[in-house]
Amino acid sequence: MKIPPKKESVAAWAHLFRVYKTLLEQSEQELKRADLPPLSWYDVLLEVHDAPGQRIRQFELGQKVLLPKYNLSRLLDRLQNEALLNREACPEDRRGAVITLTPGGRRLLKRMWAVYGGTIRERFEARLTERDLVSLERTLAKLLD
Amino acid sequence: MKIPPKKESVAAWAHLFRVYKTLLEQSEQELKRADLPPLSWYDVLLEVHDAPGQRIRQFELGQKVLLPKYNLSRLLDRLQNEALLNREACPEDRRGAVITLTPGGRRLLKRMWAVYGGTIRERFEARLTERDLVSLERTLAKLLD
DNA sequence: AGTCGCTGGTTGTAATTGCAACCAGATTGA
DNA sequence: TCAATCTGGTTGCAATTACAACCAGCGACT
Repeated sequence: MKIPPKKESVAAWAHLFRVYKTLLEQSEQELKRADLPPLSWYDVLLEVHDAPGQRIRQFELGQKVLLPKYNLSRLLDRLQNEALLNREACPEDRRGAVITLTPGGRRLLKRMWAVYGGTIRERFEARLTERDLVSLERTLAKLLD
Repeated sequence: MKIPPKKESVAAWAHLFRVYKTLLEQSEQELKRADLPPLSWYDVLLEVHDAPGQRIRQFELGQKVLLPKYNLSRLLDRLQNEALLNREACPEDRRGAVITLTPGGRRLLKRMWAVYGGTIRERFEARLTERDLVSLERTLAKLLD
């Protein structure tokens, strides 16, 4: 390599990965303990819920949740099988699909938030000061463009 | 939920996940473009390399790389198949395995770092100031205990 | 209209991950 | 010493993810 990264960069990077993994694992674990589905289900339910009119094109959803399309396609299959969402044909683009929530989907979203939100509070918020939160946010934002 | 987390916590948490995912994906992608194996291979090679005497018990390795044992077991199978590392019997504990690198493993480690280090520099270090790095590090450390 | 390239979405199949059960060796403790 | 329990590691099998190929509809250009 021409120019290797500085020691502190590598350390921060490694910490970032480590924090992510442990936080994710704790979240998944607490969801499972409550007999709830994995976090990815929550992500898509939430994204649909927050979309204007609670409707969203599948490819937009894919961008939001950062999942490749082939992956999202099957994830939606599973959610649909559990009657948590619908796929409607899109009138403007006959290739496309529009995703909407079912009442069951909305209910599950709430139930998952009860657990997931708790994890965020205890494992994340509780360990940081206001200042930490703000500066963390600002720094992370820089990394997203 | 009794007490929901604050808005800023949720936002920071979401950003953390997002940053992780994009960073990881970019890293994997650049490795693949260079015809190199996935990041997880690098992680274990590095951890073995950095261990005292370049030898490490399998279960310790598992803790370092944050992988469940059944997962690590098969990952090591793959690396061993490529002659990147050895599993020796552990003299002190006859159940245990000790992992060491082969010359090929050390070579691959280097080749992967050439690519991976570059990604860290360009996608991470380059976007942050010294100050950012330090405060990020400090904040993330709080989240790990 | 007719062709060409691009985009949204699905699917077959292989690779990886997750779970639970298992085995063998260590440790504890009566 | 012997059982009971725990720990390090592997394995069978199911679920998920990755890759590549595909299909149909859109847009642009002729």
